[in-house]
Amino acid sequence: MTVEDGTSPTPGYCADTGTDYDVSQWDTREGCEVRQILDRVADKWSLLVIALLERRTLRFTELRRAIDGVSQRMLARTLRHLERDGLVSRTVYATVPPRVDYRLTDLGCTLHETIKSLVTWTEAHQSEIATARATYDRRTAAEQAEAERAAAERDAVARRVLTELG
Amino acid sequence: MTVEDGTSPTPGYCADTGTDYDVSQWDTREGCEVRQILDRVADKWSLLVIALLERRTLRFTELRRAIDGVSQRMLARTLRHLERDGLVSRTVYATVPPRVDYRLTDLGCTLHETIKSLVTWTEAHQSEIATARATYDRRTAAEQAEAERAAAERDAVARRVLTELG
DNA sequence: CGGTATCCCCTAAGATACTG
DNA sequence: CAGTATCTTAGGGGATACCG
Repeated sequence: MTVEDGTSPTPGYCADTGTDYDVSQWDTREGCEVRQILDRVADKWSLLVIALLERRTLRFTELRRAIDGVSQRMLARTLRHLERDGLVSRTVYATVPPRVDYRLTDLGCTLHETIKSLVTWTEAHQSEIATARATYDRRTAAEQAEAERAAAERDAVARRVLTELG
Repeated sequence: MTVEDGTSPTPGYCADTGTDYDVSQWDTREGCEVRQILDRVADKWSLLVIALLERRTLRFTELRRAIDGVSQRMLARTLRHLERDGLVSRTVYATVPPRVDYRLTDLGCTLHETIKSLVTWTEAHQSEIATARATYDRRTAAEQAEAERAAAERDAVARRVLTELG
């Protein structure tokens, strides 16, 4: 079967740290639900698939064309994962040529709603983020320039000393 | 400088598909804000760091010990990214031994609030997900068993034919 | 059409060692 | 203590070929 799976059946203990606040919810280890869902949500193509499917039911090839850049393999994998988690349902019609429809389940819809709040947050704060990045980049660039200047100076001093000695 | 960076300055066009609903918001390409934030939120350690820092300011080593499994390199990288995005602030005290404090910015706090809704969603639906997975796994296991049985049968028929012919 | 199976590459992340 | 630099490895993901 060559298990190349996303949610491997690791031992998965999650309740370990005896702190008052449940940080274990954020644990990176497999077996932690939040982590699993987050990984599913965050992987390269899932979001696009979910966003597209909320609008209407789509066939495999329709998704493939809509997404632009996704390989057949990755789209299939993504859909299998979403299906396994109950977020997307798969309907096969025994016609010829075969036809397979994908649609968001109710669960998938509620997840999409939740994700949207993250989108909303991003939209609301993207200018702040952009500013922060610009500031950070400017500062680090300045620091690097200064470091190089200092290094050059040390070098010059070293050369001068050697010349005087030689 | 050996740019091993998360948010590379790719050309990054985002507004392309002329559809009514802004699916481009979900695009996987760099330059898409939602994607960038999601990547930041979703990567292996960021969430843990954010969750821990909301409780109180922490030093590098405190984070390192608290997280368990993070390498020094990855923690440093994660913190640099979060700092660049303005989610975490870094304070260096010119003492000896050196001391560096990390704390969540206001922006970081609001993000944490937003992320919590995803945690809430997960908590609310994790039993549904577990059920979906169990159902899926049972079904696929059954399908595989059936496929193997059918293959064995075909094999037996083939052998019998060969025997009768020989 | 709607997929699997196979190969392969490249990068992200871990391990290790060194520095201010 | 709080990092950076360097090397190495695992696996995510693309390309290709084939199957029902």
